[in-house]
Amino acid sequence: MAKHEKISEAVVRRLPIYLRYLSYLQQNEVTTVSSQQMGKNLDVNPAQIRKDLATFGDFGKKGIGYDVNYLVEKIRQILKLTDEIRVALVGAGHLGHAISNYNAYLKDNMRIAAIFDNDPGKLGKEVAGIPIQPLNELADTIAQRQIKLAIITVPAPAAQSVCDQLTQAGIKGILNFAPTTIRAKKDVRIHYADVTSNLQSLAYYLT
Amino acid sequence: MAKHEKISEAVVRRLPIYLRYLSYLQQNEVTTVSSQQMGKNLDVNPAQIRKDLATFGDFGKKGIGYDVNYLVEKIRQILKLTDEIRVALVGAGHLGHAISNYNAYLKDNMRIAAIFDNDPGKLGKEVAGIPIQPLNELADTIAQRQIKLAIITVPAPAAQSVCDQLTQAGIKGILNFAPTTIRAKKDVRIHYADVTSNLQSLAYYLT
DNA sequence: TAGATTGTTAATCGATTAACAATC
DNA sequence: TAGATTGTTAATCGATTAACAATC
Repeated sequence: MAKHEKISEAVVRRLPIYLRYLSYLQQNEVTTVSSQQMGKNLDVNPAQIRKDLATFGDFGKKGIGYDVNYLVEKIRQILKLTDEIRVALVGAGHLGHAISNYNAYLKDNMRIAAIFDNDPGKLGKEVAGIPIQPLNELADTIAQRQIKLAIITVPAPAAQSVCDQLTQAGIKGILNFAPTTIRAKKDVRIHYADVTSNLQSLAYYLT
Repeated sequence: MAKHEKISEAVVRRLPIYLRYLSYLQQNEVTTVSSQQMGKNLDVNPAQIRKDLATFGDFGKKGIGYDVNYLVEKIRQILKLTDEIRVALVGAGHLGHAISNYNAYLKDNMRIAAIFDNDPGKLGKEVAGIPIQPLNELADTIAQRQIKLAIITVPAPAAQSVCDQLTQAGIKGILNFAPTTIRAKKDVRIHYADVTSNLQSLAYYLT
């Protein structure tokens, strides 16, 4: 039975990792998997995996393990990946282009549904079949197309303003590639993926 | 005085964030900053910031705060950003191209010094002024150019093999954009930055 | 039944925050 | 001196891991 404790961010970050491995097993027609096997493949403690999953329900069978198809379905439900989730991308520079072309990868019901950029030279052009729109169309488009998440790939100085416009338009989750901290109301989730800080913290561990 | 406890990963991940804000203050010719001011701007608890910094030494002055220039220098030392750090990029697809063009951004003594890809159609071509080399030159090039870190932007099925070749060549830190878990010896640090899992965990928080 | 593996409790470990003496 | 702010200790909070009864 699903419990209603508050779920830790660490658990939510691991679920997509589990899902990815389980999808891989599905493709290979594996029907059952144990926490031990998952842990070995994903470098996660098996007790951790069992505990994570038990947070949401009794998905396994004692002595047997987890049914792969069933677990995939359950995790997709938990992550709300059952209906298509539409994503806006703001910033059609090199990185924006690259991520737009990821649409093929973003199976599992995620889709980049709109691209915004204020560069007049880019307006009207298309990236991966999606037209580039000016930012003044952001609010309307997000409402019309029921876009729920956004990716920011604008330069750092523009990121906070874009963030403000996105949250104004009702976006509740942002993946920020701009190398700057951005702030929003507490009910807006912000994940960071910028290359620079990632590399800099890696540097700490050298020699 | 620098203490020799073991430093938690959380601290190391925050240092680049502090550094970024401090650089911003430098540009604005601010000479002194308090943990309170930093905390307010970065959404981090001021006690956290003081504790993080105190791990490495007594950098502040009671009643005054931190000298911006001095703190920048100290954090750069801690993160080993004093000498140029060379980075290899493996996978010259759209994302690889985008990141290569980040070289301008990666000031602070980071530089992409080599690009590898096995697509025969790409060999010999250049990205952002850097020639694309075949993977069989990876080990030699990494040794010659004293490359210390690597970014993986190859498709998921190739990522583990690339990781193996990189660690074989002595790389100790990897930033992985491929949507798959990769494994390496414990002395190799792997950071993940793939778009899919980031977006999927954001989806959890919707509605 | 014997072996395997879950779900869960208890123990451990680690990270964050509050509070305050020291001191600029 | 009065006000501000650090560095650090103690308290709190949260996350991970070990262990094992339940049970397939």
